Amino acid sequence: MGRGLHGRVLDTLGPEITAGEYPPGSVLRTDELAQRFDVSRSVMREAVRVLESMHLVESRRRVGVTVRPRAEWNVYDPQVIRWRLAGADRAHQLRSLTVLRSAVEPVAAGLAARNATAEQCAELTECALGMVANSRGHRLEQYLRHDIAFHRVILNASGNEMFARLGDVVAEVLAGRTHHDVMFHDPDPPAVSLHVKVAEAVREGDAGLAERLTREITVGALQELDILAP
Amino acid sequence: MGRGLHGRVLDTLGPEITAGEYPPGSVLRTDELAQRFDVSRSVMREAVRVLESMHLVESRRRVGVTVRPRAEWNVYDPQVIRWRLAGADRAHQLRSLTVLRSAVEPVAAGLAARNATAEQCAELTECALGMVANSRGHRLEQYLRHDIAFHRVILNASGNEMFARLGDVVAEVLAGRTHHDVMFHDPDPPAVSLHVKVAEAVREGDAGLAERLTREITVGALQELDILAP
DNA sequence: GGGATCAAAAAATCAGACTTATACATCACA
DNA sequence: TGTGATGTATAAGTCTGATTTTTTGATCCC
Repeated sequence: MGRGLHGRVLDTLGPEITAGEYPPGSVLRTDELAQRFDVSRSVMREAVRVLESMHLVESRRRVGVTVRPRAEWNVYDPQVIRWRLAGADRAHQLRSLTVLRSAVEPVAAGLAARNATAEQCAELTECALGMVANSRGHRLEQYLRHDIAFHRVILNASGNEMFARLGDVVAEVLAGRTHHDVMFHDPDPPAVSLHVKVAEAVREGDAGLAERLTREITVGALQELDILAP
Repeated sequence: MGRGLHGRVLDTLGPEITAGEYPPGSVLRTDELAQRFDVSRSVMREAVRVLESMHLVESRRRVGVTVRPRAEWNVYDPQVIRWRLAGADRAHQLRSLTVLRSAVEPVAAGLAARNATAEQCAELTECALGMVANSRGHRLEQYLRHDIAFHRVILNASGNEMFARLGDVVAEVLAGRTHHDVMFHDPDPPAVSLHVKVAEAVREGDAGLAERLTREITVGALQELDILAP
């Protein structure tokens, strides 16, 4: 997404760094980078500032722009997540995020059962039915769209802003799963019906049930990636 | 933390925006801001780029720098979290983060029971003992230091990078709790002993127990803030 | 060898000119 | 009167070159 020249620079420099092409401690010089991307120093500096705010690099006088160790990266930054999902450690990233989902979504579902509005309950049911309708006959794209919408509604209905902001992340994970490794064939019927049951539980306001059912869903997601169920 | 002039600008502009002083849709002009902070336009532009990467503002030609609605902010950015914790909606932020903790930490503890190294187990025990030793006699600061270290070790030992990066967030929450509203007096003895038991469970490799015990801890944290236990 | 001094390097800052996209108003035409 | 093309002012975007500041590493002196 070229939001200007500096954005264009980030589109190639960001993925390079997150892919580990420059090992931690590597030093880049702004002048050289500006030459390489054929932009002015000011544009290059803005790009570096953004990378710095993501804790991907650190800029110090007399030294240059040094790449930070991955342990310090802002791994929750949606941009960083996208870069990593597009790069070499896609698999590793998907696993991390799936574990995060397994922790967050059940709790979010429980909260949704308490806080969801009537409108959100209706949306949820609609999504679940859409999943059922597209669960057979290799209609993966339509199924995915409803699946993403379902989980997004849950996270939003939880009423917790931190959960709500994970909607995009979950969407990326679900899309990644469908488009890549797993899911060559139709989704498991039990998984589909779990979603319907979650929608019901939320509608009924049964927080405990909604949480347990969602936990079953996320355990399934973990098992798909051969991660031991906790 | 003045990492240069643009950092100095952010130190006042960031909190202002996250505090809601400029309602969503407000337009700022870079030239005016540059004048106000008495910096050059280049410095001001760098600051705006950082705010933009946090999704706090959006910069568009012929319009200016418009403040985005809070629902779009990168609320996981540690900088944004610090700004919000320092500002008006500190209480609201603490609640959101505590709910997030209640979802993440039990799962992290379960994983820690499977993945913790011997060294991490030792650290954990040390922290728990430190908490016990400082749980009486109004030694709140020493207690806090061990408490923070304890939860940080758990998150790191989980082996999940997304969990590990929440260490700073949890530290902020614990510190906020101690220094502000709650915790005028010594911590509850049951809460302290729960930490000791978690350390034991992790050492023994009992994932289920570690998870349940940690859930008890986080439920306590929720109740302190009058949040219904899920 | 250890501390003070100095010089080079790279980022940081500033100032000013120029470019570009676009929101908004204006106008012509149906 | 409504609608679409045209024009214009505006604020961000970009580039360039000069200048300042900080910091590293070397050099020198004791």
